[in-house]
Order: sequence, then structure tokens, then C-alpha cells
Amino acid sequence: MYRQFGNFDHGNELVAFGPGHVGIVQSGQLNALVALERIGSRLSFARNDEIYAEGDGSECWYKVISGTVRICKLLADGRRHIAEFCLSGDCFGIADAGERLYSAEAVNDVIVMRFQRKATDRLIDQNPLLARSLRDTMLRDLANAHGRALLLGRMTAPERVAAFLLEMFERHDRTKTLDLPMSRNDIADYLGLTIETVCRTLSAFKRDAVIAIPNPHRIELTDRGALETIAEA
Amino acid sequence: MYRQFGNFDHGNELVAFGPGHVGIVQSGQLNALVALERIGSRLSFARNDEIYAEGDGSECWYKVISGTVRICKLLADGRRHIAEFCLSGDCFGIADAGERLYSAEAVNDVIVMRFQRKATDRLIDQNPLLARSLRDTMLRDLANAHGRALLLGRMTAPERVAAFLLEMFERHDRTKTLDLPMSRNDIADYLGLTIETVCRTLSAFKRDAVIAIPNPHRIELTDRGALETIAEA
DNA sequence: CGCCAGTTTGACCAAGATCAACGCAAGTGG
DNA sequence: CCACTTGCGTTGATCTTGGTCAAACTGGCG
Repeated sequence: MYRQFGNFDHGNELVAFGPGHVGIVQSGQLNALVALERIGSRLSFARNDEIYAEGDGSECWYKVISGTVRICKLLADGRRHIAEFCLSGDCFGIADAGERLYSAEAVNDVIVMRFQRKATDRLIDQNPLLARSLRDTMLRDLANAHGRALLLGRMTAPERVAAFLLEMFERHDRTKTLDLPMSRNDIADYLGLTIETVCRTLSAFKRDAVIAIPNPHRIELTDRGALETIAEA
Repeated sequence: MYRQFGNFDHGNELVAFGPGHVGIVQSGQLNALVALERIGSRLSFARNDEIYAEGDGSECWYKVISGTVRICKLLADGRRHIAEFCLSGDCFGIADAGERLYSAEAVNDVIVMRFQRKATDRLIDQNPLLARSLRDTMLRDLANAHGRALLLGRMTAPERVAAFLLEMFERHDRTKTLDLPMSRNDIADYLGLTIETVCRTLSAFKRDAVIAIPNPHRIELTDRGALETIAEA
């Protein structure tokens, strides 16, 4: 399922990485942590590989080096919910205590660093600054999660799709061109919609000259202001 | 708007309170914190009073002594989202950094303790055990928030209402009888539904002998198993 | 070329929203 | 003590958004 490159002292290379995501979920400035915890395993996963499964033990947490990871849960009747997409630089798998509540899967080919929770926990206890930074990160994540609850609970389909595009735009290179690594299905399960509704909404945006879609995975933000107006609510 | 009873050394009385909620939101074992930070202001609010508003500064956090608080946000067009209900023993207002993202309002008559964030932050930095407990609490809250995102993103109306009743049942006295302090409207805004849908769903549960509704604010769990079957998904 | 996976579009359907009464109990003022 | 109001809650009729089902389209690839 995955290729392990063995232990790997990555020195300072990771320290420069931007804000990320902790938790089930997100975490930003764990750079300090990463700098201290220099030993991690570099792992590589192919598209759709499972990085960990719901119910697995959670002795490790991960940082995305390249590629995109989806954190998701599959319901008994086939409904799927994607809690989050982790882009390069983001951390995931920190929040689960004991047992994974969500699974992590490679959206496309992915390289991650894996760290032992036990070791990092020790470091955090010894370093109040680190603890506070982790706390701040978790607060951000929490705010994030509540934002998603609002989106899913009270926003219409166009509002959700617009917000998604803007989110990805922010997290990506912020050029006018957006390369979405995930499928329409992934987007749908992230936004609490169906793939058809996502398609139709994107098509409507295209028709209204808000975006262009040169190919399914490439979106150009023709009229960012319009998108923001739709998303704001 | 509120009556302040002045500073109040509550000694150990709060230490015994059960798990609560941090954050925008929830926090459990802050009892240690509360025990250390013995000085708080005891405040009392009447039904529908605003405890703090969106955009206010967030120098304080709160612990509910009695009554119920709703943490909510009002959108420009009138849509409302309730992020959470805080019952007695729960903490709220910890997660907001800088400025309140949500407002806090009294669902019914409420008494809370208010604490200064600055003082408690210091305590946390000095005490790794406390820091870890706070972190654990936030992790729980995060898991909670993700659970709500799943509910709002992928569950049907009956599933949401059933889950709500079970949640309240768990957090309340766990007797077969449930006294809901909040209005149908509050429930709707918490579950991402309309008041009519909440009513109809409750009526359907009653018709199917899953619950009884002696009066609008009192629910009896006639068939808990059935509710769980509906809610599980 | 034909297949395959993913995307798009259309026709139809249904869950839940909206709109509108009506019910009901707790005030309130005459 | 009794109209009258007020604030919720409940129920019904109808409408809309987004879901479901089905078919066609597209680009890559053997």
C-alpha cells in the first residue's frame, strides 16, 4: 500500500512550511515542534491509498510534504463525509485520541512525514511556548470547524461552492488559476452536496462568467468579487 | 441588562462540576483551572439577554452555574446558526481570540461565573498538567465540532432531531424525562432545520410512540432504542 | 479504436422550506 | 373575572432546492 523510505533526518527543511492543519485536523505553526522532533518517517502513498483507517490506533501524526490528503468518514449506508482536505504543509491526525474517528486517504500521489505522538507530547509538556502555539493552532482549527458547521447548516449550494473555491484559492498559490486535486465527488462530500449539484453550480458560475473551467480540474477566477458576494451571506 | 454580584470567592464549590465545554465552546476538566483561579465575577442574566455580542473583545471566559446559554451567529439576511448550547457546568467563550466570532445569549435565566483570560493563561503556562488537560478538552471539542459538521452535512431531519434528543438526554440528568430549556426555534437553528420541520419530526416521533410530549418543553423517551436506531445512520 | 473513469446535462422526484392558519397558555388591562 | 393580546407551538397546503436516475460526453490509455 505504501512505500516507506525509512527514518529520515530532515533537518531544517520542514521548518519553513506555512500554516497547516492539526487534529482530525488542522494545525498551523507546529514548525517549532517539527524542528525539535527531527526524526520522522517519510512515507509515500498513491492516489486513493488509505493512510490510516477509522478505528486504527492513533500513535502517530502526519505532515503533508506534497500532494493532498482527505480526512473522511464513511457511513453505513454509503453516505460519505469529508471533514477536511490537507494540502502540503498541513498536519493531520493529531486530534484523534486513542482511536481514529476518521480515515485519511491520498487524494492524489502524496508524500508525508510521520511522527510519534508520544515523543512530541513530551516535548510539548516541556515547552510552554510550544504548548501555547499548539493551543492557538487548535483554536484556529476549532473556529474553522465551526465555520464549516455554519456552512453546512445554513448555506445554499451556490454559497457553499463559492466558499469552497475561495477557500482553495486562499490556501493555494493565490494566483487567478486554481488547480483542484480532488474529484467532483470529493468536493460534494466536503460540501454536503451531490456531485451533480456541484457540477451544475460550477456550470452556472461558468455561464455567469464568474469562473472559467478550461478543464475539470482547473478553475480560473474570472470575477473574484462576484464569488465573494455569493459566498458572504 | 445584567446584575453583577461583585467578586466572589467560590472556593471549592465549582470543582466538583462535571465535564463541560470550552471554546467558542466547550471545555471539560477546567475544574483544576477554576480551582486555581478562585476569583471570578458571578453574573446573572435574564432570558434572551446577551452575555456578549459578535465583535466584542474576548478578555473573559465563562462557566455556566445554572441555566442554559446559546452560542450563535446571525447572518445578514436573518438566517441564524446556533453553534452550541452550554448547560450548567459548561464553559464558553474560551476559544475566541481577540474578537468574538459568535454571540452568547441566555436561553433562560442564567447565572455564570466570569474569569479573566489573561490570568488563566498565565496559570496554564506555569502548569503543564493544566495545559494538557485544556488541550484534551479542546480535542474533545474539536471532535464534537466535526461530529456536528457530519450531522449538518449528511444527516436527514429525523436523524438530526433524534441525535439532538439523545445528546440532550446524555447531557441532562439521564432520566427518561427530558426538560428542554430552549425553544423549537433554537433547536431548528442548532440542527440546520426550520421550526416547522422540527415540530413535524417531533410529532412523527410521538405518533410512532418513540417519545411522548406532555408539554412542549418536556419530552419523555418512550423508546430509546428506536431513537438510537434513527440517529445512528 | 473501444473502454474506462470521471464529468456534465437533462428529466423527474422528494425532503424540507415557505406561507398561512389555527391552537393554546400566560400575561395584561379594563 | 373576563376580553384581548402576545409568544410559541402545531398543522396543513404548496413550492423550491437539491437529490435521484439516466444518458451522453470527454480525455486518457490499452
